[in-house]
Formats: sequence, structure tokens, C-alpha cells
Amino acid sequence: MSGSEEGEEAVPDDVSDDVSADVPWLDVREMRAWLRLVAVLELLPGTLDAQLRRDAAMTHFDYMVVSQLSEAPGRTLRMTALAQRTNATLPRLSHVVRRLEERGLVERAPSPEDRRATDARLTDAGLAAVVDAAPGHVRAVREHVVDALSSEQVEQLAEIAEALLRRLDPDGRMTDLYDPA
Amino acid sequence: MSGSEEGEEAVPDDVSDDVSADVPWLDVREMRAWLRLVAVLELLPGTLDAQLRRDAAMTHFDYMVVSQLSEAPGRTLRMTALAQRTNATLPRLSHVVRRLEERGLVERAPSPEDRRATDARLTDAGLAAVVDAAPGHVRAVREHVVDALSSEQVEQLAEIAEALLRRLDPDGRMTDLYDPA
DNA sequence: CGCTGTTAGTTGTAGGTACAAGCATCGTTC
DNA sequence: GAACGATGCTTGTACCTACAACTAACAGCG
Repeated sequence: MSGSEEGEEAVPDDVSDDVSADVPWLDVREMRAWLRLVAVLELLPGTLDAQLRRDAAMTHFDYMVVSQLSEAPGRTLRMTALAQRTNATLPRLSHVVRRLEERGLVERAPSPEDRRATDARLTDAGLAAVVDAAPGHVRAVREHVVDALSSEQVEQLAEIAEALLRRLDPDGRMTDLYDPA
Repeated sequence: MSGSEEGEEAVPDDVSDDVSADVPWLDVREMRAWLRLVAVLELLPGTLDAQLRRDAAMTHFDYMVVSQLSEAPGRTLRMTALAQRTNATLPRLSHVVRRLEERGLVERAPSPEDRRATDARLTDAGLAAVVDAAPGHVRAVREHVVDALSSEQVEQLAEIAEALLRRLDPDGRMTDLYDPA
């Protein structure tokens, strides 16, 4: 797994139990990758948000919500399903959908099948908003991500991200791991 | 969505305003990589924050701040330098450092050289907090990221992230691109 | 039925971040 | 040496998210 080519301090990690068990520090390569990833985590979301807020008056998360709805049959999804497709918790989604409803982009109705459930449906205005926002967003994604990478790197990124998601969400409760085939 | 392989600019749009110029949609591979990256962007920060808040009563960003200070000569850095090392804007850093100062982890003093500038210095309590928080944090980073990847993937990740950062921050105003050598 | 536990969603609140001013200080120019 | 813009940082406000209750409805079981 981790390449130990050079001077790594071999710490005797015979610790008994708890959280304070010795953890091998990151070596130079790992540290470099990690610090750069952190920088991306810090900068990329803000960049995407800024573009969408400026050009379409919505958050990147808002965009994911309406975008997912626009691709769903009947432009409708149950809150739980929508939460999974957007990697969100239910409370967060609930707040966001309420705001989108206040803006007239989404409608909510109790599901006929299960009276606990709520169906969120994209309105015509909501669909128009997605159609309007999509080109600028795709452009931003290309500029800042896809076009910055070689086609091999795009493939590598897909696999790396998948490996991370398996750890972040082992049961796939949130993520779909989206594999369009 | 987006099956077409080539054939861009099929539409005679002829817009003078370049914002709405046609952008080629993402193909299946690109889309898969992108959606997975988005999921990571959504889940990883929260995971890191949760661990640090639970075990050390601080945000991941707080940790970066105190961690950077702990490695600086004299445990002191000018606000601007600290902002660059943490990929943060100055307003954000200002708020955070104020809170850290209220908790006694950091001290602020006007710089002797430039009376506009502020030097942030890690206190003894602050250093203790870093030392305390580090093992658990490193463990989390290993669990959720480093150990999820092969050593080739770690290397690939470093290069991919670097490529992205060049686009996200072309002038390196924020990121250092940290290359310990 | 009534009890228990799980699932689906909402809401309240506390806390962090972005954006936009604002206020000093410095440097340079004329 | 006064004026002008640039730099370094702070503050105020608005918004978004996380976490923790809380309600309502289903499902199984005696």
C-alpha cells in the first residue's frame, strides 16, 4: 500500500486499545497528495457556488436538486430518493426544498402511496431555471476541472473518487456511485 | 443526455455575448468522474469536520490554522501568509482567528514592521491543542483517504489535484501547491 | 386493538462562511 | 509633502448547514 522507500520513522505501535493508538504519520508523497486535495476541497466548492449564484441565483447544491428533479420521471422524486441522489442529509434537503418552493421552482405534495413521504416536483419555472443555468455551469465544470485533466486523468479521477466514496459512505446510503451504462 | 461524441458547435448561435456560447456537454466518462468528485466534495469535508469537532472541539479549518502556526518559526505568521497557507480569504481568516483568540489558542499583535499587518501567534494552549488533535486527525485522513488508495493512486491524486489548483488559483495567490523537497 | 420500533420528514437553533463596506497605513508621484 | 491608489485587516449582515429534537405514519406482534 503505502510506499516506504525512505526514512520513515518506524514507530513501535504496540498500543493497547483506544483512540490514542499510534498512527503512522503521512510520508512525503502522501502528505503532498493530501494537502493538495485539501486545497481543492477548500477552493472548488466556492468557485462553483460563486458562478451559479452570480449567473443563476442558486447554490451548487440547489442546482443539483433541480437538476436531479429535471431528469426524474414526471420531474418528481421522493425526498429520500432526492437526498440520496444529491449526497445530502434529509434535514438539509428539507430546508433547501422549502426555499426552492418559496421561489416557485419546486412543489411539494404528500405521496399517495405512503403518507409519511413527500414528493418533490419541479415546476415549469424550475425547469426553465435548470435549462437556463446548465450551460454556464457545464462551462465552469469544464474550465475548472475536466479540461484541466488529460483523458487518462479523468479516468483515474473516477476510480480514485469511487474508492474514497466506498470509505465515506460504505453502504451507499447517500451516494449512488452513478455508473451510467 | 449527452451521448454525442464529437460534433460541437453545430448550432449557428453566433452570439456576440460569449457567456452563452455553446459548450460541449460532458461525455459519459467525464460525467462519471465529475459526479463522483462532487460526491466527495459533498461528503469528505463534513466527515473531517465531524471527527475534529467531536474529538478536539475544532473545525477542520481551525485545525489547519493552528497546525500551520505550529510549524511556523516562532509559532507566528502574518495574517496574509496564514491565509495563503490555509487557502482562505482574509475576511474568513479574520473571523476564525478572533474566535481562536477568544478561546486562548492564538494571540494577535500588530506587526512591528508594518503597522497595517497583524501577526498571529500560537499560544502554549494552542500548541497543546494541536498536539492533542493531530493523531486522531491523521487517523481519519488515513481511514477515509490515504489508505483507501493504492500508492499509484496517491501519486495520481497529487498530480490531478495540482492540475486543478492551477485552474482554481492560477497565480497561486492562495495555495502554495506545497511541494516539500 | 395497543405496544414497540423504525422510517419519513420538518423545524429550531447555533455556528460558520461569503460578500461588501469600512478604516487605517504604506508607497509613490508630482 | 500632499494626494492618490494600493495593501492589510476588520466588521456587519445575510445566508447556508449541522445537529438535535420532534411529529406523523407504517409495520410487526401479542
